[in-house]
Amino acid sequence: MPFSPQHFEAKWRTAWRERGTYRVDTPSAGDERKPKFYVLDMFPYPSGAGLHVGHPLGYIASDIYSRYKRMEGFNVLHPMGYDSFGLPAEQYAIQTGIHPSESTATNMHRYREQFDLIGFSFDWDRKVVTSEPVYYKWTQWAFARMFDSYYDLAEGKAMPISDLVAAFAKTGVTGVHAASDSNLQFGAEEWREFSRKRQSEILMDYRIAYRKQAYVNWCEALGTVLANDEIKDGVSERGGHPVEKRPMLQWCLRTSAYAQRLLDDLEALDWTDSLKTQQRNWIGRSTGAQVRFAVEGSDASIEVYTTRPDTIYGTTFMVLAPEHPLVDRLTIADRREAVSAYKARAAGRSDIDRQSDVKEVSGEFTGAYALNPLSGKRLPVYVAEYVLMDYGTGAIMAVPSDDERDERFARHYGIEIIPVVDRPAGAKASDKVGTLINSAFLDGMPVKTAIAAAAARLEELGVGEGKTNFKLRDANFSRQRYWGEPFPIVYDAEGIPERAPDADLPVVLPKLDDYKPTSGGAGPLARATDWVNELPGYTRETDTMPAVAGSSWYFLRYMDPGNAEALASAEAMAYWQNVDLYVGGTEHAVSHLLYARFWQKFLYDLAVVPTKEPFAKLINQGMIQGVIETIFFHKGDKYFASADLVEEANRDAFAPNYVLVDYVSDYGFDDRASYLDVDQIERFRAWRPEYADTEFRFGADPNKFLTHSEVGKMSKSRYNVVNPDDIIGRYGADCFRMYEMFLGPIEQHKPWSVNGIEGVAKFLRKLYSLYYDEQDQWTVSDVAPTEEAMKSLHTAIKKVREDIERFSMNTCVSTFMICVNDLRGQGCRSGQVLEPLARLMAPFAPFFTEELWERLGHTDSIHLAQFPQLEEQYLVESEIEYPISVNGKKRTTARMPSAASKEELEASAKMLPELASYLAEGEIKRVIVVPGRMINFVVG
RNA sequence: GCCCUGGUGGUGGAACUGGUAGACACGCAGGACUUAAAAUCCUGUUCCCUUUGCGGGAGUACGGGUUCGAUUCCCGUCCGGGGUACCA
Repeated sequence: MPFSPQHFEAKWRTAWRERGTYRVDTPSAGDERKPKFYVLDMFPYPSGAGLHVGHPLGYIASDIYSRYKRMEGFNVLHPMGYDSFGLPAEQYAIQTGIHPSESTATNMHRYREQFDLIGFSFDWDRKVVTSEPVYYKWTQWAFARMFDSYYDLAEGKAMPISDLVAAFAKTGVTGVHAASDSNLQFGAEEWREFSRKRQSEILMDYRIAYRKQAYVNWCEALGTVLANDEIKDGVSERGGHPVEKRPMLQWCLRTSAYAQRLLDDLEALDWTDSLKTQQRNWIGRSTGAQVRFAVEGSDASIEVYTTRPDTIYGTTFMVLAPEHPLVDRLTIADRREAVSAYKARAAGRSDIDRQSDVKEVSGEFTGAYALNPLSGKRLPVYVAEYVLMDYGTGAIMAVPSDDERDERFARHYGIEIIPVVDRPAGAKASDKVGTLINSAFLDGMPVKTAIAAAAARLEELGVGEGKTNFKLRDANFSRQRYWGEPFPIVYDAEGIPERAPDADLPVVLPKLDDYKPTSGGAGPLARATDWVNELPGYTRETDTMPAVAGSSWYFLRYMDPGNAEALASAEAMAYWQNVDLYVGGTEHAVSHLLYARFWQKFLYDLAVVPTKEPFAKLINQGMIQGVIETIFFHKGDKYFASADLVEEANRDAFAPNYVLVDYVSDYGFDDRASYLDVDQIERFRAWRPEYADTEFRFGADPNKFLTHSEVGKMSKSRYNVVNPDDIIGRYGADCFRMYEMFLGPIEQHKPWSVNGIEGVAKFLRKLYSLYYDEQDQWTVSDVAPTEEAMKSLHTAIKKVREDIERFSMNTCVSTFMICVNDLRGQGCRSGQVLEPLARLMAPFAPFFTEELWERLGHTDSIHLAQFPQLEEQYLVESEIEYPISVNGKKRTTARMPSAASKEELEASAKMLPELASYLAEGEIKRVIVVPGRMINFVVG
């Protein structure tokens, strides 16, 4: 009884492509419109390792959902593309000399083959590739708009920078409410007299896309800027060279201007609470007060931000960030040397270094004293790394009694600690509970009252005001790399940046032969001198945009991917609106989603897009993890040791080596240990010839060389990537799809294993046998279905529909198994049952159901068929066996009509003969009936 | 440290808003078919006691609580996974 997917899968792959089965049209405005539904997957970076079994988890689930919605009568947009700019392709190019566009094309081709193998219903005519000029033209276009805009705080949206220029010329800074880093004051007259260069510099403080000095991780030895994840333990991952922080001119996006809107609009989204919380924490809104502390013997004052103005009487010292502009001015002659040395040390340390010794206390006294504006107390001013320049004002009032870091610092330097809040035992300072003490007029107030009272008093005295702060910082948008979007920016002879005219877009990335960074910090593009000097009198920007640029708006391009006049037509956007369902991994929970939301809001301000939020509903899929197998290499004596010979005490002598997972056998008992036998060791040696003569020392078991196993991310470097291809080759795509769904809830992280795939394969063979007999003869007939068969079918329809709606694909598979088992048991051959069954399963097993559909005599695709409708009459059971319990203890059961109302059930329950014997136990106080479930009598 | 998650048989997991815990599947054991094997089919499979059959008890990481009734809600503890990093 052969059921062989190979016989029909290839046929349908070709047919779907030739017929354009999955093409989706945007109806024109006048036409009859089906309701739209937009299902989006996070598009992949086309890596050299190909698609692994983890990718399709979310893709299959969303494909099922799309097919279901389509069958329910929606016009479903379900596109796919590639996020093809990025570092790996560039590094690969440096190693091999193969141009990133070539390796990317190869990889995309491979991905496409794999996608097709699985049978996704993507409309490939809408493919989007972020590294293609036709696409990144619009990435550049949006950037140019950001360059041309400022954020108006009064209007609460982005406005043309020309409006700001006009306002400056008319009234100067006065009356302008714009998001800015600057607090420069000037009048209209002054503005007009500023040089062009000066004006350009000032506008930079207002533009939404702007350039500023920002600190980057600079690696002198590699001559390049490194991303955080390219640095390990303070040195570069490649080569182990030292990394330092260095200020460089970088393009940035003023995402901080949108902080409040990004926070507020979260409310209405259908996302999980945990995801919303993560976004909220990232945006990090806090309310507090900005307070000025006068400096003794100076006209300078130190401005600090605090969320706890109530604790101001507990302030015993002040701290400035090392980069704070007042440091040099305030430091007295005696302390100058020490403070300079400290500043230099801080500047030479990377972010990573600073982070790695969080617990270490360091700082220097400047010799200056500030004065508490309320108590007049003298406060020594320190400089210390634990205060960050780019949060708040870069200075703090230190209250060691109510802040852990301040306390650590105070204890280390022997500074006084004054308790100002009497807290209940066990409460932390951050709980904001307790009563104020030692705080003059605040004494006796609860913390929350005191915060308001203190803030009010500071405001009265003119030394402070309420202030809201956000953790969200502006996005650094420059990379000194090759494989990214060039900026649509040119510099004139004076070095004044201008945006390239729209007619010049796209600014096409020039071909290079050498992708290595240049010395001196400029990106590889600086080598393309012809390109840089292409426009007479101008030079081009040589930085490129980061990978997030292209992925921040790709969902819009799918709506109208071929449009040469706009990023998408207004008509297409008016119809498709925004993404109804977005499916993707948690690892993008913060940055990608935040950038995309920002981009959308900016375009909304420009009236380019019709909605404020890009993704109405979001489902996070869990990671499929791989097993990571490690063996230990003794660094001194050059041998491999069985894992049981490696203990904590001697562990440092060994270097871990990853082993190809296929080479390893399971130990059986202990999931933390697997082993290699003698043959497997030989295979390992053949795979890694450099170890051909290396000794393998066995431990307790002379036949089993133990490895260390753990569960973790699948990656090429750990040799644990499992490709779907061979599984599909063996079991077929339908089986692969259903098995991935059957594994468990898609939100859950889980290690990949093929345990149990046989169960799904067996199920598909059973399904086949409903339609074909043992001689592979078609057996579906038009005999009338039995009542029983209709019940089995409709029970399944009800459950599957509900479960797809709540994205519980794993239970759908179980439902199919039960239904098919029932129908087989009943010997059902009726087309009236088997035809809807095929439609029911079509989203899950598109290949086989398409085959059945054709065999059932249909000429169109099952993809376009209707999802089976539920006929309620088949669900009704005449009687149901109810468990009867007394005070929650189960006593007996009784058959009761299932269709009855709750009241009727209660009434008939009271007449049950089974109950009589229990009545003696006491009076019936209450009868609780859960229709279809149970009846409980409360006696007592 | 903080934030977010999760903890159910030998295994993956079910149980939708509190209502017969362990669906479905894997694995395992026994049986049928077969010269044999594979495939297929049937039966059993949470644990403990009892057993010829019945029956009884415990049980959803642990300890409490609310409720007629808790895997589900609340409080505390322990353990795993992910994220984050001195945010005043």
